[in-house]
Amino acid sequence: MAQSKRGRKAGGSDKKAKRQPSAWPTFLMAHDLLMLRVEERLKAAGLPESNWYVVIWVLKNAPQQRLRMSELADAAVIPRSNLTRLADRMETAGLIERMRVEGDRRGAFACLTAAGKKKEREMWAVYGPAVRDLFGRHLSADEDALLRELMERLLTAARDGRTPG
Amino acid sequence: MAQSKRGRKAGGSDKKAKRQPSAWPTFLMAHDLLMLRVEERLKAAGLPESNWYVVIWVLKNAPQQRLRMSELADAAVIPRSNLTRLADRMETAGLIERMRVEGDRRGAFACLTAAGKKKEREMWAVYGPAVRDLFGRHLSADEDALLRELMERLLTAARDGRTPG
DNA sequence: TAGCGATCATTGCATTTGCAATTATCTAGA
DNA sequence: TCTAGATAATTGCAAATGCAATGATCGCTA
Repeated sequence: MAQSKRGRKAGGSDKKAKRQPSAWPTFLMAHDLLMLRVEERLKAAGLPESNWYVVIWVLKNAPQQRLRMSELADAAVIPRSNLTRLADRMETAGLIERMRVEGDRRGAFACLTAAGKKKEREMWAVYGPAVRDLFGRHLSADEDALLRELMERLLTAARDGRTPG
Repeated sequence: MAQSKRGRKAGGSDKKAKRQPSAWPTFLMAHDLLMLRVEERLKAAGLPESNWYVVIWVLKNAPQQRLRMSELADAAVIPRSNLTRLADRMETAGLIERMRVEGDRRGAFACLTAAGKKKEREMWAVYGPAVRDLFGRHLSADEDALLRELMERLLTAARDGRTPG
C-alpha cells in the first residue's frame, strides 16, 4: 500500500489519494439504524426478532422448504454454533423441525413446519410494511435494481474470495 | 390488519407481487457477510472488534475528539445501555476517558485518548484494507457515490421519521 | 423555591452470541 | 480392515446484548 504522510493538509500533490471508500460508513450506519427500526416494530407487535424471519424466509424459498443446518447457516449468514441454538428455540416454538438426512447420520435437515409458514405470514404483515416504509419507499425502481446489483456483486465476491491475505 | 390490497401495478401473476423491495435481502446478507469478514481479519490481527473502531472513528471526527455519551450512542447507532458498557471496556483499555461536563452533572464526555488515537491507526491498518478489498475494490467511483447517496437518504429518513405508525 | 416531569447515564438480570472444544459420522488410503 | 483426517452438528463457558428499572440531575412553571 502506498504509504501516506500524515498531517499533510494542503492536498496538492496526491491528486488521487482520495481512494477511500466513502459509502462504507453510511452503509454501516444505515444498515444498523434500519435494523433497529425493524426490530422495534417486530417487538412492538409481539413478534420474534428479525433473525427468525430470515431463517423462515430462507427455508420458505428452499427446494423442499428445508435445508441442511450448514446450508441454512451459510444462506442466512449465521455462524453455525449460533444457528444450532437459534434452531433450538424455533423448534421449541414449533416453527421448524429437525429431520434425519438419508445417508448421512451426522447431518440434520431444518424443515419449515405448517406453523412456521403461518408465522411467516404473521411476521411479513409487520416486516413487509416496515421494509417498505424504511427502505423501498425511498428508492426508485432503478435505484433499487442498481442497489441490488451492487449488493449481489459484493456478496458473491465475499463468498468466493475467502480471506485474500 | 388482514391481507390488504397490495398496490398491484401490472404483471398478472400474483405469485410474487412485484411490489416487494428486491434489494433488501441482498442488502442484509451482503452487510452481514462483509462484517463477518472484517471481524475475521481484525480478530486474526489480535485487534478489537469493529464496534470499537466505529466508536473511535466517530470520536476522532468529533469537534474536540469527544462527545457526550448519548451523542456518541446516536452517532454510532449503538443503544445507550450498550454503549455504557462498551465505553467501560474501552476506558479500561485506556482508549477513551470519561470526563465531567461543565454545567451538567448528569452527563459525561467520552474523550479519545492518545492511546485511542494510536489504536485507531493500528486498527485502520487492518480495517482499511479489509474494507477496500471487500467493498471499495468492487465499486466504481460513480457506484460508490451513488450508493452513498442512497444510504444517506435512508439514514436521514430513518432518523427523522421515527416510527410512522 | 418547591414540585414534577424530562433527560443523562448506569445497573440488574435474562437472553443471545462467539469461540474453542466435543461427539458422531463419513471418506480415502495403506 | 483399520486408521487418520475431514465434515456435521452440538455443547460449555465466557462475553456481549437488550430491556426495563434506578439514581441523579436539570429546568420549567406555579
